[in-house]
Amino acid sequence: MLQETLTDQQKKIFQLILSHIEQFGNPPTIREIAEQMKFKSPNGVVGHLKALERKGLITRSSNKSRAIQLTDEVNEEIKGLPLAGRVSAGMLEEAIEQTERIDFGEFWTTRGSYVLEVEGDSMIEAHIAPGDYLVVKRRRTASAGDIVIARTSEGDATVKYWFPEKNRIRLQPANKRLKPIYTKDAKVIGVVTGVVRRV
Amino acid sequence: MLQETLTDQQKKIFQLILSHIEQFGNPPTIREIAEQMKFKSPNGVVGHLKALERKGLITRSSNKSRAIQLTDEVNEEIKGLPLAGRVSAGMLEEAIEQTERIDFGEFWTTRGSYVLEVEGDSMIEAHIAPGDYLVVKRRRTASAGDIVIARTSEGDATVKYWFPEKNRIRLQPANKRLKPIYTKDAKVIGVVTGVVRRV
DNA sequence: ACAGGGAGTGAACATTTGTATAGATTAAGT
DNA sequence: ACTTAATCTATACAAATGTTCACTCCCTGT
Repeated sequence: MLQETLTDQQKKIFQLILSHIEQFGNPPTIREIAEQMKFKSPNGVVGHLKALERKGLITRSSNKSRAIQLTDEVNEEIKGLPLAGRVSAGMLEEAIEQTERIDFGEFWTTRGSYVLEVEGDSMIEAHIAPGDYLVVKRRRTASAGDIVIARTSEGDATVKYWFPEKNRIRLQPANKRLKPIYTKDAKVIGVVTGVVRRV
Repeated sequence: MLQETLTDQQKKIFQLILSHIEQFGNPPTIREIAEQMKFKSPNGVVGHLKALERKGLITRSSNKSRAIQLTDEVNEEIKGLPLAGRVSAGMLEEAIEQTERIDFGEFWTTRGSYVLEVEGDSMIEAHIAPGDYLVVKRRRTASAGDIVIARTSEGDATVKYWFPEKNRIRLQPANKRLKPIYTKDAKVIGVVTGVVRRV
């Protein structure tokens, strides 16, 4: 953890910076920090900022106002939710604070990805249910067994497993009640990289 | 779309602001905008900022440096991935550019939420599979039928449906092969608000 | 007892930044 | 031709902000 080596005051100031950014969309000025810390001189802050910079949490540009930048490392840590562990394991919530974090940022930062809402239950046995959101990466090709968004010759787009065979392509649903579609000219539009469900 | 009513210059300046925030983590100053726009006077920018504010894209605080804030509406639009439509529907990818966006931001901005990785298939019929991530909101109470993280008297934490009955609580798995757990002192630790799967 | 580092005050200074006023230019509408 | 709005220059001023120097205080280790 990056914050491990910080003194109490440094931690406090660092948290101040984070919360100011979250609240106002820009970093605080030195004097604003001083005020919140109840310092009576802006210089009280300077030393701490230098320490934070030396310890790799922030970077600064001289003579620029509100120019405290978080380093990439910090941004990584802030993103995402704390990953508390496995559900069926015993430990919980006590340990949540200082654990690892998991970043779903890729789901919505990745350029060239988009989201589709699932209709129907043709992939239900792959646990993709109606109303789920699929995160789809734009692709023209796929590997056997990938879950793809494919367009058939009729022009319909569907989610299916992608299985190329000798002279044809098998679009396999994950639903016993449905039969696979065999076709020669199905095109891959995208590959499913994630499933998101709001409960 | 919010940007619809903007003049070309206003659009350009607005994009400048967005990219500055992305690049430096803080909004630009009026003079920085002027420089980028090759204006020779900061005042050239002021009118445009007023227009952007009037049109609801930004807000400003007087006498504060770098105090251009994006409005909530704008932040909504920026976050998230473009929502292209339903999978089994026909339309696709041509229309992706200017469509609605879906925001999963709540999943990782919400304070007091955390993530658990699913182990075991006790909720498999609710399409919660091993390896899935559950987004859990810290709660002490739940409504009947909620999917909760509960701690039983033995101290184990499990995901189950939550069904309070007369003198006991039924913790119901979503798996025919498993029987419900009846208990009097199970405690709700959190309520599942989302499911995320990396495919 | 002494040195050193972290922490903070106080005061001054230089730069950056927001703001205001006055006017020029252009395009579009009437 | 006249008005209006949008756009930009030029200049000046005031406030906010970053920076620096000198000094005090407190704790810790030697």
